[in-house]
Amino acid sequence: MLNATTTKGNKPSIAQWLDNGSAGQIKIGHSFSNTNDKSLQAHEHLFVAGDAQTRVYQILEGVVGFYELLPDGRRQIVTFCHPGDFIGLDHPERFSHSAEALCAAKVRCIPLTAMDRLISSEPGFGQALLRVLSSELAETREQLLSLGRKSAHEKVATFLLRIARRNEREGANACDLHLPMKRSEIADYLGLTIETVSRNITKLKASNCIRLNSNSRVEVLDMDLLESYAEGDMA
Amino acid sequence: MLNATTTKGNKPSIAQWLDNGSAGQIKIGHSFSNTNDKSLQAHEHLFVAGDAQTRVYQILEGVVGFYELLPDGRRQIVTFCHPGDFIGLDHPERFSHSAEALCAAKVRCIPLTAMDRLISSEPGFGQALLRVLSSELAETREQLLSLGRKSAHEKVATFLLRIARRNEREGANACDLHLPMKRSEIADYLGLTIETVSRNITKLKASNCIRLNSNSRVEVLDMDLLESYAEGDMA
DNA sequence: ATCGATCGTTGATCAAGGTCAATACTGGCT
DNA sequence: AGCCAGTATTGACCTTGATCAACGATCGAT
Repeated sequence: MLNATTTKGNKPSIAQWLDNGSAGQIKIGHSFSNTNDKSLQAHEHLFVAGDAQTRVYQILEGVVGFYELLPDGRRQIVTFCHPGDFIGLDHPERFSHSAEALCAAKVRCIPLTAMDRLISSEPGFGQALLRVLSSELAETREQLLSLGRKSAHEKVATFLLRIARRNEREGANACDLHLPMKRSEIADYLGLTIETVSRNITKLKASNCIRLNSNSRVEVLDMDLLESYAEGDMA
Repeated sequence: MLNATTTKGNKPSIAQWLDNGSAGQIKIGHSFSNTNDKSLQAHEHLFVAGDAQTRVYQILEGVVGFYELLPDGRRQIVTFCHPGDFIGLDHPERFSHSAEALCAAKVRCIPLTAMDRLISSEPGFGQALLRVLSSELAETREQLLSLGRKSAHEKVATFLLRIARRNEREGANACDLHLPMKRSEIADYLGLTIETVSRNITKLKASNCIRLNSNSRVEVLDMDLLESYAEGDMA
């Protein structure tokens, strides 16, 4: 029940409730009279810190970066949201984070009132939300380990490995990684600088662990090596 | 609904469901026939990474550290759990983290089956869980900013400030901080070494921001200063 | 009160990663 | 094709925090 299986689980998933289009097992279509989709261009903000939170968002296409700023401009990207992921399940009243599309994206905007209604009327919906939240929490805690205790080299390896794992989950080729974000965004996600990210990607290339087919297209040549780097087994 | 207000909220809280003793508004007493409490001595483990997860735990007394290890022994403490907090809401099947009492502690052990039953039978229970989880997620994301982008000095200030805020929430004196954990545990929470933690506590003393009444008893002399340190406004 | 163990502080040095700066690559444009 | 702006890489140097080591403080047990 509290298992963190995502969208493709065996239990009815959130997507099924939210998907207006589907002939969903549970008929809640008209509950979403005021749900609407929004298209974002690359670098367009979905919202910024300080905005009142009146909606929850679900990514339909593209990738959205969710980040927090310090007064002097230092940025921590908290998560990269991919299709199916939610933004805004964790917040009280006002956003302290901002959300910006990394590339052209489409999101579904769900008013909080609609969420509340679904939670009350459809028991399975709340349960699906619980699964999504526990899974996000577990993922965020993994990232804590990365940020707090891993070296730059390990962080970069861990980052690539996570993308490979996501590919696997999605049924895509685990070795062909597409990085929709630029180096500065990877850096702000890993708590590093652009230069350090770049240097460590170069190191991974030099050890024949990966190859760059383009700046945003990484091919994993030795997944076992990548895994051992990610866990700090070697330099 | 998704608001992250904790235990003392205006809505019925989880504690009210779980509290056998209370004359709870909702009678679910016998659902907890197989719930039992467990006492832990200082440094005793509640569970270790690899254990199958069959229960969720709620802290009743004391403080429990929840941490993850790298193969070479580096440790990241993910959260310090205080009375009322839950452990195990985020996990699939097997723990990848360990939980250790920092001081004598008492926890309530709730079988997953009991959780499932409550979620299905008491709509408000699932909603309370949603609030707890969103609040934990928000807190963990704050910690990401700290680990990824703050200096050692800022991290220590942020840490103390958080304890002050918790005191406030609990109705205790915000300026009188009790640190139930040792320096090494603070270090492993903040991604620093014992020495760096110590040096920065000394710095805070030197700037008349805090005073140490004992090693585990900090008095905040200038809360505004502490806040500005925490956000990196100055050195 | 004394001892010993654990914990915390302080100092000297070192290295990982940050900063600054120059160069090279990339892709969209006419 | 060639240009330009944005992005990535590489190198030289510096800073923060880690490491290594010594010293102090604290607390419980005898």
